[in-house]
Parts: sequence; structure tokens; C-alpha cells
Amino acid sequence: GNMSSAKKVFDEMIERSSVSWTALIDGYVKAGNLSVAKGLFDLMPEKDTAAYNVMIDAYVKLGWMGLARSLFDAMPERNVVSYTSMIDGYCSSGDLGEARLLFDTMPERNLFSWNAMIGGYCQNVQPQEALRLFHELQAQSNFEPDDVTVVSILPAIADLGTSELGNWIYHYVRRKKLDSSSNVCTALVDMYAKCGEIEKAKSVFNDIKVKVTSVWNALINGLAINGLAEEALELFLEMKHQGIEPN
RNA sequence: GGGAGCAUUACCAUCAA
Repeated sequence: GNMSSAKKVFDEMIERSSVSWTALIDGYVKAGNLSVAKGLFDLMPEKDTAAYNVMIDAYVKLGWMGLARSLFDAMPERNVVSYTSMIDGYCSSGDLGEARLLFDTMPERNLFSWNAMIGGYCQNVQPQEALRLFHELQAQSNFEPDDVTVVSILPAIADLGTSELGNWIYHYVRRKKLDSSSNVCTALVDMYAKCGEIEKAKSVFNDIKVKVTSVWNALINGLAINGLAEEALELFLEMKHQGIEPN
């Protein structure tokens, strides 16, 4: 995040590749300085796809889909990153139709693009569509769900309250050793609790080797929403007893 | 043969609206 040093090095360079331009532009974007980023982008002599992608994603994260779309349409060549950024943006703005249109028409997809579309349905509370795409990912693509896919899909299953699907994910997680991710574990505990399977939630919790705060939170909340207030309080005390800081 | 720039999950909890 040290933009003044980055700029200094950049200014001292004899030759600047498109990689150095793009790295600097993205630095300004991530530092929240869009106007400087845009100024550099406009100055950049030969803008390649990655440079356009950085600017598109900057607009996307601000929710400015009109500007993002203008660049997307204007750029000479679009790659899978360009499409995935746009899909992410449309999903975040609630325009699932436009997102899906891009997803269906993009020349090639990777796991990022699948995850973006699946996550989009989840966050717009369309768990059934999310699950349909999740199955399609496994049946009709060369990719396998990863920890990101699982963390996206579990809240959708929790919304539906159907733990049979959750059980399938649970076994998948164990088979693929995805339970080394705290986010995956947290999402599993949460899912079982929201499906009313509090014993299963506890059992998943107990199997977790390294319990970070969010895992404790998930089970404490799970006990609470299942009417087990006393157990929730006990677990909270146990957590403090073990030296885990409540947040 | 190797390497540098861009996209997807973190809501699980709390607080705020």
C-alpha cells in the first residue's frame, strides 16, 4: 500500500512494461485513489487486457456498472478475467439476468467464473438456482468445487434448511480435505445449526483442530437460534476459558 | 525450462442502518 514509493520507483524506470503500468494503476485503485488510477490508465501507451481489467474491476467494486460496461465493450480483447469481473459486478448490483447472460455467452470459463455466478445466486437469495449451477459445475465442467465454492453454497443450503444436501457437501469437504479452511468449517457449523441439526453442528465443531473465533461464534449462535440459550452461554464461557478472545 | 500486473468465497459472529 506504499504508493509514494511505488510511484517513485515507477518514475525512475527507464523502460516501463505493461506489467509495471498495471501494477501501479491497481495499487492506486486498491488504495482508493481512482482518479489517479484513471489518469495513469489514460496515459498508458499500449493498454493490454490486464490493464483494462484493473479499471473495470475498480468500477465494478464501486458499483458503477455503466462505466465498467463501457470499458468492457470498448476493449480490444476480453479474457476470462474481464468476464468474471463483470459477472461479479452485475451480481453485486442484483442484476442476475445480465450476469447470467455473460456467463452463458463467455468463450471460456474457469472455476473463478463458476464461483462468481454461484456466489451471485447465493447472495441474491436464490439458493435453488445456486444449487442447480453447482450440480452443473460438477456434471458439465472440468472443474471441481473448491473451498470458495463450498463457502458460497453452504449459506444457500442453510437458507433452504435441507441438510441432505449439506451432508453431501460435508462428505465432499472431508474427501477433498477442504476442512483445513476455517471458513469452510465455520460455514458447515452454521449450516447444520440453521438446518436444526444442532448435534451435527456440535460434532463438526468438536472435530475442528484449530478453532478460530468465528467457529466459536457460529456454534454459539447456532445454539442460541435453536433455543439452547444456557448451552450458548456455557460455550461462551468455555471459549473465554480457553483463552479465545470474543470479538 | 522458470518468474512479475488483473477476477470469485468470509457473513460465521458482533455492531450500525
